[in-house]
Formats: sequence, structure tokens, C-alpha cells
Amino acid sequence: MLNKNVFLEKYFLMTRSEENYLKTIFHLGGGDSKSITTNAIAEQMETKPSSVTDMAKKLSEKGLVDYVRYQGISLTDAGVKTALSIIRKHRLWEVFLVEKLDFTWDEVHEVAEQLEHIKSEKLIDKIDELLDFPKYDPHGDPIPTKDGKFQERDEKLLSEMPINSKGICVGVKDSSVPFLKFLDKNKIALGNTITIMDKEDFDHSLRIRMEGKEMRISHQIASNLYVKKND
Amino acid sequence: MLNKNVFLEKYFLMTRSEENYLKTIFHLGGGDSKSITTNAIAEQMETKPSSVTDMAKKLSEKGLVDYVRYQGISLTDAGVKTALSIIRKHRLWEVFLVEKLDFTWDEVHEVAEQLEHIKSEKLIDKIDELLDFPKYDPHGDPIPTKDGKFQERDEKLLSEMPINSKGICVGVKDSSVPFLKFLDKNKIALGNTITIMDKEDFDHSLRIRMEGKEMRISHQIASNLYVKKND
DNA sequence: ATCTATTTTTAGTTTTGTCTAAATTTAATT
DNA sequence: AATTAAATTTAGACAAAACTAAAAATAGAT
Ligand SMILES: [Mn+2]
Ligand SMILES: [Mn+2]
Ligand SMILES: [Mn+2]
Ligand SMILES: [Mn+2]
Repeated sequence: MLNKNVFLEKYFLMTRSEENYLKTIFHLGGGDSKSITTNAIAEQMETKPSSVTDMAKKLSEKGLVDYVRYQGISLTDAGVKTALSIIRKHRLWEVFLVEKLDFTWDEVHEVAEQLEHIKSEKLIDKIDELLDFPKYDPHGDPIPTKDGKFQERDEKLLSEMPINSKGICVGVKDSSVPFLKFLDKNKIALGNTITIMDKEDFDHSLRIRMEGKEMRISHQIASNLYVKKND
Repeated sequence: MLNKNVFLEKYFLMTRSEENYLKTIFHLGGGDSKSITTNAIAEQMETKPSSVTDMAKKLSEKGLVDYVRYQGISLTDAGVKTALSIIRKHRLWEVFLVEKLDFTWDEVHEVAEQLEHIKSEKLIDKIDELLDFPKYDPHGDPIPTKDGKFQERDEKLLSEMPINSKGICVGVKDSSVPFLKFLDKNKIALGNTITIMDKEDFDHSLRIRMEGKEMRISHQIASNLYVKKND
């Protein structure tokens, strides 16, 4: 009993802050044993580099990151596993909010940021089951499986597609509220089939056909939309 | 914008600990402007009296409790309102877990203790709607409405019912895991109709008929079951 | 190789929420 | 009214997670 508690404490009792650091390091690429800089993490988390250093020591102590002073931070296997479990929870909750509670895709992230920290394996497995084991979240991001596997998709940025090619819109790179609202306003939704009609050399804008209608979209929009090749 | 933030900070940004104190004070009866003692709160929360004193000052500062040194603590109207909103969330989540995710009634409390602190008015309103606005939680406890109203029920402890009277089992007073598991094992469930056949003077145990079967239950069991009078 | 700008860490504080130990107030008993 | 026991508060400390300011290390440019 005492032994079990020691075990739980060391390996499972993560604070919300620790979980957020692991998630951020993973998103910055630190899962591939690539070293992430203190400043990069601080900027992403809107905190100070000195706070990142403090946390690096703590996470290193717990065996979740590899950290050498001045040399940056990367996730250990245990760190990757933990990060993926948080990301899995985040994305499943986002699907839940959209599918079961009629949230819009620009409303879910903020709430999922809270829900991802709820500690109950049974809860998230049941949510997964209720949603019929979705593979992607409302923004097209893949949902890691229970054992931490990622199902990557063969996708490209719309801006990189050649003229006359077709693709199905499957995800957004920028999932900020303003961008998502812009897409809604212009009836650009995941699942839509898009044909690249023409590209403008001057500003790199695209003329596309989507759901029967033709429109022009800027390079900034096109470079934040993922499409799956479809010909 | 600055004004709005000040407003939010003062009235809505509650920490998890503050919310738990308010909930506990309410459950101990401090909602009826009855003064609750420092020790009672400390015991209930498994913390030390000195910690309660510290929090009493903080909550008093925020206008959520009335606190006079050495004289005990009671909730202000704002405190009651906040406590009820936490209790509402707790109980709605418990219903959700049972109704939508097949949790058993002895599993839900622990998870609800976490979920009750999620900050999103829309989320809990949508959960309420998804559940079709339930009036009671899985343990028979009433769910406060959005505007903080309680629908009390005319209920009595089974141990206080007269011989030959009938009642429908509508709630548990003790909702500890062992008690709930005991009830499951003995097929005693909310909704069952119970007839009091006889009472034993010696140990105050009851002979009851329930769902066609007769059984004997101890006074301790009978004094932890609520029934609705059903003449 | 040296200097300099940038990055990163350290040292010392702050806030929140907890604790222990000591002091104080209240309540109960003689 | 004085004494004693119990309840409560204060004072001082600690851990977590953040901050600021200063020191140290690294990397880039001469
Ligand atoms: Mn998100
Ligand atoms: Mn997402
Ligand atoms: Mn409960
Ligand atoms: Mn309950």
C-alpha cells in the first residue's frame, strides 16, 4: 500500500503545470529527441525563461525530460508517453464538445485545455467509446491511440498543391479563433473538395473551385489549410 | 476591458481550493446563515483548523463568507450562489457519467470532484440539456437549477417510517463506496418500493418487503436510506 | 583569439495553500 | 471569580509555480 503510493506519486501524479510543459515541448518537436530551447518554450507558454529552467529541472528529476544546462530540453520515452496521453485527452474532449454538445470548432480549445487535465483513465476511454473511436479532432489533428500511436495522414498544405489538382480539406494548421471564424464565414469546411484552378504569381493567391463555387483565397489562407490528395 | 477584468477577477475567478471550502461550508449547513465552526470544516476537509482560518479570511475578503474571529463562518448570499453552482456541476456530471458513460454510482463521485471545477457556463448548460434537465443525481440528491433553486422532496429516512407503511427508495444519506456496493450486492436500488413489515425493538433492525422478496436490514442501513412516502 | 550580443541560469521574492507550534480566546467547571 | 480544557488564531515555515534582476555561458562576428 505504501509502496503503491510511492509508485503512483512518482510516475502518475503530474501537476497541471507539468502536464502543460510536456505538451508544449512535444508540440515544439521535442518528442523526436530534438533539443528544444528554453526561450522557445517560454515564448510558446507565455512565461519567462527562468520559469522554464526551474521546470526543466523538476521534469528531469522525474525522468520525463532530458535536460543538460544550456543545451536545451527533449522528452524521454516516458515524457513522450505522458505528453501523448494529454494530447489524446485534449482532442477527444474537443470531438465530444462538437459532436455531443454542439460546440463550434472555434469554441472547443479553451474548454479542452481544462478538461485534458482530468485524471481518470476510465473516463477518457468511455468518452472515446461514446464517440466511436474518432481518428481526428475537429481541426483535423490526429488523435493518438490509447497506447500512444499516432496515425499520420498523407496531407499537404493547399498552398503547395499544383494547378489543376484536387484535394479534400482535412485540417487547419492555424487553429486560432479568428482563422476558424473566417473559414466558417466563407463556407470553407473540413471534408470539402477543392480544385486548384489557378495561382497568381504576384501575391501567390489561389483561384479555387469548392462545392460548385469559384473563389479567390490569399496565400496566407492557403498555407494554413491541409488537404488530402484525391486524384 | 480593464474594468471587465477587475469584475471577473473579483467575482468569478475562484481557485479550486476556495470552491471546495464554499461547498463544504454549504454542506455543513452554513447556507442558512448558521455559523459553522473552524474545527467542523477542518475535520470535513481533512485539513488543519489553522488552514481553515486562513481561508476564512480570504473568502471574507472576497465577500463570500461572513467571518468574525472565534465566532465561526457562514456563507453570504454570494457565497451560497457560488456553492450551489459548484454543487450543480458536481451532480450534473455524476448523472452524465452514469447515464452516458455507464459508470456505477459508486464510481462517479471521485471524478465529479474534478469535473465540478471546470470553468465554462456553456459546457454545464449543454450537459444539462443533453441529460434532459435531470432533477436528481445518481444518489438521489437534488440538482440545483441554473438560478440556484433547490427542489426539495418530501422524503424520510427508512428507519423513521412506521410499520406497514410503504415508500419508494429515492436516495442515500451515506454515499460512501462501501455502502453503495453493499446496496448493489443486496439489490437495493433507487426506485424500488419498500414495505416495512416489522421492526425489532432489540437492535432496531427492520423486516422489509422489496420487489417481491422479504429481507432483514440493520438500523444502520435503514437510517441511511431516504424514501418518499407513498401511503 | 577576443569581444559582444544573446541565451540561459542563478539568486532572491511573491502568492497560494498548506503545515506545526505557540499564544490567545472562549466555554465549562469548580 | 478563578481555573482549566477546548477551540481558535497567530506566527513562522515550507513547497509549488511564477516573477525580476544579476550573473554566467554560449555563439557570432570581427
Ligand atoms: Mn485544441
Ligand atoms: Mn484541436
Ligand atoms: Mn458526489
Ligand atoms: Mn451525488
